[in-house]
Amino acid sequence: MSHMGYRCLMAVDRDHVLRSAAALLTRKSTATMDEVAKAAGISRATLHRQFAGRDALVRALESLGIAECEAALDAARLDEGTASDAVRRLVGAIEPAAGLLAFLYTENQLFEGEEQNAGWALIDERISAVFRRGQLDGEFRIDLTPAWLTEALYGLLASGAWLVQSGKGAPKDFPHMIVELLLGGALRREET
Amino acid sequence: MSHMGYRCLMAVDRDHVLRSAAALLTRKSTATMDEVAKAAGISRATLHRQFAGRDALVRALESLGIAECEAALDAARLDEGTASDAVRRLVGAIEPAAGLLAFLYTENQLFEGEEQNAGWALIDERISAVFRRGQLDGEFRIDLTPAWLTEALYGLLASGAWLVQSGKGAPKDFPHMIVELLLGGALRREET
DNA sequence: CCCATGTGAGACATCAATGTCTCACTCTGG
DNA sequence: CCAGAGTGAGACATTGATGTCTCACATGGG
Repeated sequence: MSHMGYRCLMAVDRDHVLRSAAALLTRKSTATMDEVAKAAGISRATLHRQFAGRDALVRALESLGIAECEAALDAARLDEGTASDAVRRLVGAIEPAAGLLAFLYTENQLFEGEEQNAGWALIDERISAVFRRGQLDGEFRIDLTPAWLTEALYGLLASGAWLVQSGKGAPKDFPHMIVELLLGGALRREET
Repeated sequence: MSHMGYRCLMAVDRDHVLRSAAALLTRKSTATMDEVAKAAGISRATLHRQFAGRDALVRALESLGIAECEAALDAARLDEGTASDAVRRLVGAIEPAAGLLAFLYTENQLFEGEEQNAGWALIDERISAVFRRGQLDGEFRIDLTPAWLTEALYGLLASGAWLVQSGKGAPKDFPHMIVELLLGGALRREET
């Protein structure tokens, strides 16, 4: 019976499958279940045993993305120090998940009707909060809404991930590019 | 024979079909040919007579997007005045096409291997040029590459389009949100 | 050693979208 | 009025992905 916990044998490392799928779908969002299975080094049958179908897989990826976002939010300690530094820490912490985020970001565009995972609302709120704090502290300008800044952060993360993906940008510049543009914009600062 | 030009009769307004398709695919990028046809108010048969298949339709939309981008670039007169003003004019001019651009932007992510329309390279170059000019004029900072600023502009246009789409932002704020973030960033400016 | 569990490989039915075709209808121009 | 072009509706085959199933194999535990 082995009620001593599930993984009596290999259990094929569900986490590894998820990460492989994320890496593949980041590059080719229309990849087949067959391709996903091959990318993970398992057969389609086994993939199907773990995730009832493509929907289940995407939902699992969504949960993974949410978990990574929340981990990044925790690690960034958004309520400490200046809002700028908090945003810098956030982008640095969320960078490894940017590819997955980009996939989920575009994927969610066609979920319009259906209710989407409530986890995103919490994440949106936590990110919006740091921008709002920056505004209250007089650090950020007030003519750009926190909602827009949050959405823009998502967009820039996706753009950055794709730029790196296509080889037109270096991964090491990733956080700097995004943070500097998001916070400082393209204009030169006389001060500083 | 009517060799006096094509549209002897109705010709069903190919342009109208394209715009309907653009509007629909912007919201639901996986829409069926059937849905596209219904959205345009024509039958699937007629849609098929005009565009050999889904590929042909997407290519036509790509051409439309390129044409609108080029029109916007022309209208923005990027080589006149300050680079900042040029970018402002560009965003204002390109805004009506933002939804279509967002669709094509994500669509092109999965064309990775295949050669993509060379028109985009020209557009990339023209946009990059205005950022480069801003840098040479000492107006823009030089630690953000023109390639990244261009990519970021695309990303922000898509984010803005989706924000408006989801009702979380007002269409009238669209150009302001994007331009101000792209140029000035989130930080308050002591100067100005 | 042998059994049980989990796996890979592949056959198979299903389903949705696509592409093609036919046919009847409706216009417009002559 | 009539001929022809264009359209809508629908039937049909095709294709590709999906989901389900069976069976043989291997690997680890008792």
